[in-house]
Amino acid sequence: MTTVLIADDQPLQRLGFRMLLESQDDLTVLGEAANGAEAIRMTAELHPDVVLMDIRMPGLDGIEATRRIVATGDRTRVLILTTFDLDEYAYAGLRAGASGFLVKDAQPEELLLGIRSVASGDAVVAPRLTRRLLDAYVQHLPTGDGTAEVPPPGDARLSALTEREREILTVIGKGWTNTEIAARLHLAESTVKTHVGRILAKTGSRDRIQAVILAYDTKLVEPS
Amino acid sequence: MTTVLIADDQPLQRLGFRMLLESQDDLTVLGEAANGAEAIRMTAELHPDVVLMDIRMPGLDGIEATRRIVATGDRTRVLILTTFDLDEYAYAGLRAGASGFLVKDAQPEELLLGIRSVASGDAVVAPRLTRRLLDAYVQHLPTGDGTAEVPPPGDARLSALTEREREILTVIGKGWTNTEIAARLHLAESTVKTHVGRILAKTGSRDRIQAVILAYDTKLVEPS
DNA sequence: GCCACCGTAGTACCGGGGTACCACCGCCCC
DNA sequence: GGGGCGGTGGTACCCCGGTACTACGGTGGC
Repeated sequence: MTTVLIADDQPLQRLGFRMLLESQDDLTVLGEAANGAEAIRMTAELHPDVVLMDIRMPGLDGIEATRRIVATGDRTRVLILTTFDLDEYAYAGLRAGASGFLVKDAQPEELLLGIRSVASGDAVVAPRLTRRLLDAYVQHLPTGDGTAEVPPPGDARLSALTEREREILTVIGKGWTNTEIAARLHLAESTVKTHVGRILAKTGSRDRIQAVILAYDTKLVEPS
Repeated sequence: MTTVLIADDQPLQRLGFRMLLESQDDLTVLGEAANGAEAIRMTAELHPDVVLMDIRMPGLDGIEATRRIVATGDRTRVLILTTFDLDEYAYAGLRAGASGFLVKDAQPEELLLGIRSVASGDAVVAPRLTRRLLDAYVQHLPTGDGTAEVPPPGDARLSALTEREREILTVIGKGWTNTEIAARLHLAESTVKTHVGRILAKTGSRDRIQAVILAYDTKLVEPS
């Protein structure tokens, strides 16, 4: 019997998942969480085999909730679901330690299959995302030794950034162009581009605009 | 007995709706449509009392489907649902002749209430949207008392913008690309570019990144 | 009736942003 | 000493964003 916790801020979405899951003999829904904080609390209490995690939730989002659940070292696996098929979420989600990543418009059978796969220790990625993920990650693969080191405490989605990268992100958030950053920080523009590229990859931002928004949302940059 | 047609491209979402609706004695689900064209065809055939219409669907979207269904003069009412609480959808949807507009993260009770209200000829708008709709439309109303002109909301830097331009700036602030804006607001990309260009000129922003920052600074967009 | 403004749409063009890939150096730490 | 990582720098390439026009229907005001 596989136990599941549903974490989604939309009651109707939860209802749909619950109905689907409870129609299966081998699946049990242990509970429902409406935000990331609840998901963490209920996971610690109920120890589900799988957490069905929505990304966009009020307060603590699904990425950070995933990161913290995985960090406990518990057996619980996280299967991330989102309405968007944007790969930036996949990057961040998988980096946070999720065991899978599916899009919500998947066929019910896909979802059920995904849950069972994840529960048994495997990982699943929506076929639509697989190609892009491979392309993006193939160069980073040699470092994948599996010893997931716990990210430094403090910020949420910024934890993977180095000190320098956080500096760069700050000025990106102020609206500086690559040329301006290079000039004012006494760097070559190619260096700036390298930094920016890594920042986008690590934070799962599609472009510098998403990075600006991230800088504001994380209060790395304050409104003036 | 109230008959309902569900139009949504996501199977799981449809399942959630169907389960909820069929748990009610006075509601019957006549069928499910996965896109706008199907919704129109099935409505013409089945004459449901209410169409539960998702906005974002492949091919013919919910707005246009609503427009055509309403244009038939049939008794069928359209209740629009979306995952977004963005008012631009409300504008378009209500202009297209929808009888209601709810967000998907509504409580099930809200949805049921909305369906019954719409079926009985009333109209419903999610409370969260009502204020903004009023704010946006009050200036289009015949200025009854002739007193205070409604001042443009927020910062002085936004005062030169038209209503539409403020809408566009809002979604720019959310990080949407021109392509996404065009798709989600049902515009040509060239139109979006025209709008964006005028916004940048009027606000004195050198690029959309400055515009994003402006949107945050003026609280046109709030950090999430 | 005319004009200004708004929203829509198009074409053509250029430059910066982002990606892919590679390389070197100076740390620090097994 | 070897290896990983962070910071720096380079080249080549493509695409989106932004600019500069033009255009046309609708609406409201004078």
